Amino acid sequence: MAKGITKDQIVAAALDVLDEQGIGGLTVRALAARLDVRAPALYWHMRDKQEMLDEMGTVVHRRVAQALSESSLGTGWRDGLSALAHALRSEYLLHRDGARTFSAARLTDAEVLRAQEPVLAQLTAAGFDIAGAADALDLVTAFVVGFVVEEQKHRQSAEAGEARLSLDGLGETAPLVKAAEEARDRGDKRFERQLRILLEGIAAGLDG
Amino acid sequence: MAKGITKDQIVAAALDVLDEQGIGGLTVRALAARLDVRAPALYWHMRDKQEMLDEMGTVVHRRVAQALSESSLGTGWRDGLSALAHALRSEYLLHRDGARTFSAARLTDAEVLRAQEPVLAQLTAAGFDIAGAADALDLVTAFVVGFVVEEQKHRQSAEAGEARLSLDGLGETAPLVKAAEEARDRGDKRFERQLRILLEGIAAGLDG
DNA sequence: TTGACACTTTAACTTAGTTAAGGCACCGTG
DNA sequence: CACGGTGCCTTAACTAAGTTAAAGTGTCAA
Repeated sequence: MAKGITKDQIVAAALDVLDEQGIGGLTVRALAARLDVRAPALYWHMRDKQEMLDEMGTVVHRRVAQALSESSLGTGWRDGLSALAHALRSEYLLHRDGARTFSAARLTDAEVLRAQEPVLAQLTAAGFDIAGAADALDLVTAFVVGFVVEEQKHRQSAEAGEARLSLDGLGETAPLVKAAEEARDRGDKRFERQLRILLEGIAAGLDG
Repeated sequence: MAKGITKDQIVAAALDVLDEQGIGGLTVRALAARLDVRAPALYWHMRDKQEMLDEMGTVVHRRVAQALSESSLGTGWRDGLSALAHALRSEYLLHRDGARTFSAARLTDAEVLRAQEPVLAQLTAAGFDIAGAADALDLVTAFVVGFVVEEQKHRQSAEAGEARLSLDGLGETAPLVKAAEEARDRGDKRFERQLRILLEGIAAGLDG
């Protein structure tokens, strides 16, 4: 019936394998097995594994674009950037090692960038020049990437029950470091707070 | 004369190999060859390759701590965070794939964290509570990681002379995306600008 | 002198990405 | 209807990487 495997199926299966096995378990053979095919079959559809990773990243970023286009229409630049940040973090968090994996991917489809248009429009409409708008966008993106990279690294260590770095020795000579570590929460609240601070800085650029 | 290889030598050599060959060329055998030894010899000194990567990351972050402790003494919280951002970016940029490689490393030495103490002290002295100080620190760190990840990815594509994503198709439907791409500069200036925006947001938290 | 310990070697195993070469089914054309 | 071509897949195999096993070498203390 089915005449063969499609690139879309490969990428979808790859995302599944990534979730279940992590980046280390995402091998060409494992992927082929899930598609009920031998490994070399995949090479008819893609040049090499890197191309597959790039396609995976493109798909994820397409979903970010999709989520973005459904959420921020008609609101102010703050909501636009906020929606971008949330969409990006959400899609990254959906997949194990998502931030590391997808932020490294090279997009294969320029259309994904089009989702930035309304955000840039909101920014310029609010008074930012094009360079300032680009800075705001890039700043938010960089923050999300860095935030989620750290978030997922920390989450994985916790899941693996790995030995945390002992802070006991620091209690004496670096009490603030220890106190900060204990004060640190994890997850959504932290993200919201830091994002708000960032947006505050961007807003300040409008007047000063 | 020398009775053998030390862990420090291994890590130093690994950083050299990383710079010359990139993360893909950093193999256990290549590293052993540089140390004039066979590959299995390294396994007497380290458990596995991941431990070596963690040690590399720890060394780099120790240098960040070092640079930080030499630069920001006695100045305000803004200078402290700025010095942190610059030190982190500098050390990451010093090595190929630095941001990706070292932000993924799990530190093996808690002492590295002690360098955060003076920065946190400056922040709390300025009126931030401990949670706010931690947020400010983490925010700057996340930004730098995200920024340099992107920076090095872009740089490598450029060096490899890879086909840039064509923006021609976007000219019609997404003029701002295209204009933003053309307006975007790269490098230090861009970093300074975006860092300043970030610090502006952190400063706003002191009053509001 | 001997034995233990520190460190390295050779050999080999496993798994990963990738290529070579060929097979099977379908399709349009003579 | 035969037949060649094209699309997609298979088996076999290669290379390189991480890692382990086991044996070897040298130094130093008892």
